Amino acid sequence: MKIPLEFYRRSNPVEIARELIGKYLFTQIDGVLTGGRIVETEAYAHINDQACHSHLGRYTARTKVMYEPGGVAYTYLIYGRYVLFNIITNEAGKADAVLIRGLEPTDGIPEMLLRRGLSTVQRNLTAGPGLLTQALGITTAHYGTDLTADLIWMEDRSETVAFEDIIASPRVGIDYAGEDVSLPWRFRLKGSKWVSPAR
DNA sequence: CAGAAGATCTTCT
DNA sequence: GAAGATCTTCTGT
Repeated sequence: MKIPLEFYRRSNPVEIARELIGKYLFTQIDGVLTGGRIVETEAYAHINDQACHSHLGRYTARTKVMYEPGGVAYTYLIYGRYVLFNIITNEAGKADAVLIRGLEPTDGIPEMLLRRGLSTVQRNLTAGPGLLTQALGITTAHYGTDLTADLIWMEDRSETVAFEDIIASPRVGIDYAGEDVSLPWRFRLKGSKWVSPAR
């Protein structure tokens, strides 16, 4: 079933990031269903986290949507080439987020191959935050999309993931974040080949 | 297989 | 004007 708003509006993004491992992310864009199982996430918190775009209450055109109540999409362009997809969590004004970094493709694989310009299913189809958005057709136009509607949403398919099968480690690409680089807020499904290659 | 470098453009200072 | 929650390609071993 589709994940309800209450799931996103809880106060601890780290817990939400961990619980999203094993859940499913889908898009239905141009009438085509694509999606897969989430195998890698990262948490970003509005307090005590220098890596978070909303750190210290920073409020700009880009971060504006982070201050909405949990359950909407935060998409943005990184390095001039890739779109990253986050879900906003917590209540209004508490700008937390979870970045989706890795997906095991399950639905709409032919369409995902087309969007990625690949002819065979391989790891770089959806293993990586900038790749899975391409495969799912997510763009910066989806900034603020309601995650309980029928364009982009997540599902709980009652697949339990054992706690010990989820690896926690430091987040990627945030060297600017001072001591917060070492927070173990990246979560990966143990043994999955669909986690991002980044260390 | 590892490491380096290049691509490319929005956002914030 | 600089840097960035990335990925691909190219080089050398």
